Amino acid sequence: MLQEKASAVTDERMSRTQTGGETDLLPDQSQLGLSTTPSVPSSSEPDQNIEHIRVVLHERELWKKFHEAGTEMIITKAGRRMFPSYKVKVTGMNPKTKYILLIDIVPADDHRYKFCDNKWMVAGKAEPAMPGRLYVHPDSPATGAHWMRQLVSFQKLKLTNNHLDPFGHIILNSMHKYQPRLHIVKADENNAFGSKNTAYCTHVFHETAFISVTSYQNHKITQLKIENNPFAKGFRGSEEGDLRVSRLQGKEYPVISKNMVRQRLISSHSHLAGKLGAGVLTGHPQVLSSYQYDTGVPLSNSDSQDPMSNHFPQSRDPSLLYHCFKHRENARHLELGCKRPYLESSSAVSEEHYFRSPPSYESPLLSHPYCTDAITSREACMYGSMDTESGSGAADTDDLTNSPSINCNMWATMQPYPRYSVEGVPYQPFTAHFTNSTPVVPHPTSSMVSRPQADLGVYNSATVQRGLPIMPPSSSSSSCSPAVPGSRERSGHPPLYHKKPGSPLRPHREFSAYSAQGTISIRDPSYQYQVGLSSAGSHWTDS
DNA sequence: TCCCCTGGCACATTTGAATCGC
DNA sequence: AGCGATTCAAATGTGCCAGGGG
Repeated sequence: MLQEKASAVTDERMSRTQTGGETDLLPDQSQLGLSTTPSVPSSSEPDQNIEHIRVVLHERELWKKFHEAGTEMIITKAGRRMFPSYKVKVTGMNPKTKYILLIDIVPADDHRYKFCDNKWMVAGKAEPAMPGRLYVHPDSPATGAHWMRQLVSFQKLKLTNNHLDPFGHIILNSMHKYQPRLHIVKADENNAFGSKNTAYCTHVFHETAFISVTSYQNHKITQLKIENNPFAKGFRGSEEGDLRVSRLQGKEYPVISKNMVRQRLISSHSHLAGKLGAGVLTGHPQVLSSYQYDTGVPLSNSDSQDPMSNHFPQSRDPSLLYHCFKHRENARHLELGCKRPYLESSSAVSEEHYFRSPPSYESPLLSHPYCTDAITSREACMYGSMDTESGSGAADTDDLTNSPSINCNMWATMQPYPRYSVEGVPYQPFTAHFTNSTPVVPHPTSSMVSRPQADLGVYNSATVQRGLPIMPPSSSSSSCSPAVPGSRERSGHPPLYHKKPGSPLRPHREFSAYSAQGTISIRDPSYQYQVGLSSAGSHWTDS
């Protein structure tokens, strides 16, 4: 019954999508850079393969506004949310199949930037990449019906510049360019992933690329943030033309708003009044986990050669790079290690879910999987105990309590774009257009094999690569690889995530923890994964 | 000196507990 | 007792700014 309900919701949405009934959220694919349905050989589930999944970036127009101005994201020691927040609408999932949705943020290139003369300029070589971390959507794992029912929001994802961040936030370097990527992982027949049938897709929207900063550099971005972020309402001018002026820019025609005057008066007063009631960082204890990808190897393939402009170039017709990834019998296994949290908060723990690789860079494929425990969450739990498992994997929307185990074994490293040696080249807006003339193909690694460009399919300006775990985002894209050679778990290596059968449905999730026995425990409803990536030795190369 | 980062501030929103009425 | 609506305070998320450090 519930299953029928879930299907009905899904069908309705998909129907409306097709008819353009939700143009606000689901504009035409060709305009949104939606992933198309790549002609990836399907295996056993026609119309249900992961490569058929379509993802639409929510509020894409807003993203485009930021993108055209040069999106900046504040990073702080305590962690800062992204704005616009990363929200997507997903269609094409099998309503009964369970998926895990997660995000990672990878370097867009290997440059460090500076904001000079109201423009972003390349200021040198990028600093070594931070430990890569994954943000797993709190609802994960959940059925396709669940994901398709409503927007999938990653608004609670936080960015930090604290290299020792204990909260599991995604660690970034300031003044560097990054590209968020969405990954959809499908649980296999064993309600885990990492086995031969496991697959995942990577969706990249180039308009979500950004430069991380500790304070806004471009006043246009500041204005956009203030105008669109409800939390920044306090900085909005009350009348027209009340443009706030940043000390960093707008020097030509400074306009001091009432708010600014007030702010300065208050600030002066507060400084004179002493430090009464100094706030204490109430950092949200969060689950800690991350994965590490190859350090120092940027992912992006930005058009650094293009002259730098104050704005990002007009967004091109976004094309989705669709990259799916499915394990095969003889595929070498990509490990998604999980481990226990190295920091467990006592009481309040956020619902953030991050993956993290083992601290060691050596042979992540062989690294010891480990996971972290979740603790609490204010977010409504949409599925319960992981202990439950009938083995069928079928679940309706309300069957979310049948949380599938998450096998981390299969995750692939996020490979950076080919390097650029563009010292002093003006910053290139996030065009990230992926063209056939400049294909970017991951270098074959110990766990993967690159394919010749001829093997690539093209969908609506999107370059589809198959057999590649992750595609560098050069445009709004989606990549799907039906299989990853060598992704199969090694013999004798149990799936990192196993679902215990027979658990009763509960309002809160409780996952069995991966331990020496190969299980992980993810408790209500926040939990964390630590993920090891098979990043060792893998590189992007030009084909 | 310049650039970048940090910490504290005020303001707005969000969240959850407490209260009330039906 | 149970449920829903309302209220309120705390928590949280913002950008701004002065100051500090390299």
